[in-house]
Amino acid sequence: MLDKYYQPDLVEEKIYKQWEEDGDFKAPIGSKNKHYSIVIPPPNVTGNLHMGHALNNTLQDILIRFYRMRGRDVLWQPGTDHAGIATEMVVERELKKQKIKKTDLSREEFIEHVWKWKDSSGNKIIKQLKRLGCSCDWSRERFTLDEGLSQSVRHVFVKLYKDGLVYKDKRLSNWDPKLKTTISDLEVIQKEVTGTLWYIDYEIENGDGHITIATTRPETMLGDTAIAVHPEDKRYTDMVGKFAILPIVGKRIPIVADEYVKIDQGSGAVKITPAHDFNDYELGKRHKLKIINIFTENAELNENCPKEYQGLDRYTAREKIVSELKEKKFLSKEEENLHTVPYGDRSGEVIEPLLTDQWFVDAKKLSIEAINNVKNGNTKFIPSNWDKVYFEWMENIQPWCVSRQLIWGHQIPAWYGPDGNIFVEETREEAHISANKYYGKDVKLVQEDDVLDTWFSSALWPFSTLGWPEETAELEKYYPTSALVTGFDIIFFWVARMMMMGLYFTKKVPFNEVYVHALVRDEKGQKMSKSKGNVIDPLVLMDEFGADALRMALCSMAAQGRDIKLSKQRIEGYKNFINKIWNAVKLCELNNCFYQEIDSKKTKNIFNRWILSEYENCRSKTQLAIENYRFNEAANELYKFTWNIFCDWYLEFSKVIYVSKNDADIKETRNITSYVLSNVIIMFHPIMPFFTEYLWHQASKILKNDPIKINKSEWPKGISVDEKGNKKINLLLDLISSIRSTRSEMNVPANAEIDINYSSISNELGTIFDEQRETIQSLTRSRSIAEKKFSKDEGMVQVIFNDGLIYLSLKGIIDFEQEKNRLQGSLLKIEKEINKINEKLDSKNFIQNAPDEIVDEQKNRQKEYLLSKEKIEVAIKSLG
RNA sequence: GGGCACGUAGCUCAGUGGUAGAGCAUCACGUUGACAUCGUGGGGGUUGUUGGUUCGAUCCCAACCGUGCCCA
Repeated sequence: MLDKYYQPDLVEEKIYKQWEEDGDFKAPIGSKNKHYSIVIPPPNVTGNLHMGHALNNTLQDILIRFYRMRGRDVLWQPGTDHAGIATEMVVERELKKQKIKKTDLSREEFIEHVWKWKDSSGNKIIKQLKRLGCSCDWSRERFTLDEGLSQSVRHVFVKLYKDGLVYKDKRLSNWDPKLKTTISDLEVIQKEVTGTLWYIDYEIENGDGHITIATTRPETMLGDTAIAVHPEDKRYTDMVGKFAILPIVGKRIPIVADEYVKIDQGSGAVKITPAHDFNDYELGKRHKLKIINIFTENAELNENCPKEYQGLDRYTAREKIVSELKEKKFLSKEEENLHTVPYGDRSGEVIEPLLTDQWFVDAKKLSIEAINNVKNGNTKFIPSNWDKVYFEWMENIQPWCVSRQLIWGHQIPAWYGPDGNIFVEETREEAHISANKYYGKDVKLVQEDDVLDTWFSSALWPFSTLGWPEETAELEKYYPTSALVTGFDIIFFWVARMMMMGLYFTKKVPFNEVYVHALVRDEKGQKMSKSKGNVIDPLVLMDEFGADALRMALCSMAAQGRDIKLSKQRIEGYKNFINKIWNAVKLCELNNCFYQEIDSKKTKNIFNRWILSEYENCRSKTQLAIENYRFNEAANELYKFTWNIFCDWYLEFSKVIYVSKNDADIKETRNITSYVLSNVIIMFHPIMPFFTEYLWHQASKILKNDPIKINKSEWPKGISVDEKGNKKINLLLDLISSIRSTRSEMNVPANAEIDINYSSISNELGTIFDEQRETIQSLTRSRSIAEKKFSKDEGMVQVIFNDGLIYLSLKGIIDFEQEKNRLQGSLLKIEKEINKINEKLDSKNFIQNAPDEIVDEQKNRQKEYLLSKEKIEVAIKSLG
């Protein structure tokens, strides 16, 4: 006998442990079955499971478990990425507690500390994924800094370099002065900020008056090398070609014309600082301007600035410049101004465009195939509108800066000779061989200090985790992977880069489908963030409601193209649903529904035939929904069938059968009940793995009585069903609902027993009254059903029902006034419908143009409503 | 500025060229041997606004209003 409740906290951990111990998630590499593979978007090794992960991995696990049950040879490849910046920050913070400064350590010492940290406190998220139930093949877990993966990173870098797709260049890049490294465009967050727009007068050489420029960053004027105006700006036509004198510094700078300048913004004239602004840099190139860098790596002013400014930070320098300009009367105006300022995603610091030596990947060239292979459908986005976002970004792709001034990561495999010549090779030894060839003798080589962007290694993830560049059996079998499941915010980070690298190195797309799911927001629709304090922790939810309830909630809300607003209530609802299933199984236990294989074609009882057809309908819809990534539909089909059909109706019907004397029916009902329940629970397994596995064993006799764990069970196959009796059942459902409704509207107490009378009924309804007397009585709580004409004295009230005149005897309960009101209310509703239909049928256009079946349908509806109307009118009259 | 979503019951969201649904909330009745984590029933809608296409629009199209996001 099952316990009173299902208690997830007592069972989830044990079940997961058993799965793992039994190696249930291991990819059966040797099998001949068709493959299904997913590589996990590698979570950050410093990370903690948040709602986004919970959704992302629940959906992946549903697919994985589903295809496993469908007999595919499944691999879910897990692992984590080393997250250069994030990990360094975490470890630095830890070291600080021990009073150790990063700068006091050698590279090797620091790396040792990081590994120590990783082994003791990293990888928390892996445990949390297990808590969620993820059925990854953990025996294959990878880390982007593993030796194998590091080797593929070196291999890729060298090959790209030798193919001319990686190069070192001095370019403007996003510099984080706090972390002292460049960061990617994608890690820069543009924020709207209210600042000041300063108007500064620059004198024109030779006393020709002055030109006023407007800027939000006056301190950068120390690096100005020009002033620019729009070529069609009449105000400045005369000045183009002349020189202005840079205030404070006293340098001459040219006034140039360029279409980039916006006439109506500020004064229409802008200062140009090529070393510290991306647009100015481009403009500078067009006009061959000098580039003067005025910042150190800490964003303090350097030796290119006047003595009294050297060593000041950006903000102090700004104040000093402004006050000096004011004092010297160069400042003509200042006004409040809304503008965007770039911030570092990790550090929160204002990013400084800075001219530095960096390594770049020629993404433009790699993007061509990446674009083509989405255009030709080799990789499909689901929903498809995301390909626009992908194309938009890919077609405007910039050189990818892959070097980072960090320690934790893949040190770039480039070595410098004494004269600065670069040798890019996979190993130091190979570098030495090249160097020897080049110099004709053995020389000392120094390796590049910089490491590679973390995304460089995760771009290889779909194939590096499978053993590439070796031609492994795994690579042969599981690549290209079947699907990548991810949020849209990661299309650029992962999808785009995996596509580029995958196509270049394997000549195949890394995945056939990319399913882009929603973002999880809080119940008010706001993005969850620590600073807003609106983060819902999935671990807390799992503690409270169990992992399955959370998974079911996420699944049922994962509709395509819409964000998820998550509330606790919704999850609680699914916890209740689990309880409902639990109790249904308990009932079946009480009724001795032991499992036996069934033959749907030989099923005799009308209820059993009906539930099989409803079940098959649910089965096929659920299957199709998962195949098409329509997770919410899958969850809802199963939910509706289980609760609203199986529990609400079928189990109630079966109670009547069990108290009957019909042994054949009883036996059949037991089998069918158990069959349907077993298969529904199997179908729930991908969404709610723990609960279903637990039930599978706790109620093994009721369910398939299969010693195999549910996670190894087969997804149910389709069955042939007979729907001939469904019309009758639907009429029965209708009848019961109508009687219940009348009871309730007449305020008959729920526990009071009533009598049902009928006269002049259709043949179909007659059969139902004959055959299903006990069922009707049981489900409407009535003690008798008899053919009897209306009698006011017996307190009869009419049930609004088309197939006949049905009355409930409510002597002593009935209030005639109330009854009249009820009937009149129904009449009003019906008349409204009739009017609507009449309007349609009266229209010649409708009759002429609408398809015949629609016209007939409306005519039938009209007939039925008129019939009801007539009956109600008679009933009202008879009340006097 | 460019682009993409979205607007349906009090709330959260499905859905469909022909009768608009669910869950939660709410109200009434109820503890009948699976389940009060429940059952039965009710109320609640000008499908954002205005036009267009159509016999017919909540659905298709356009504009507008509002909300959110991405890119610059």
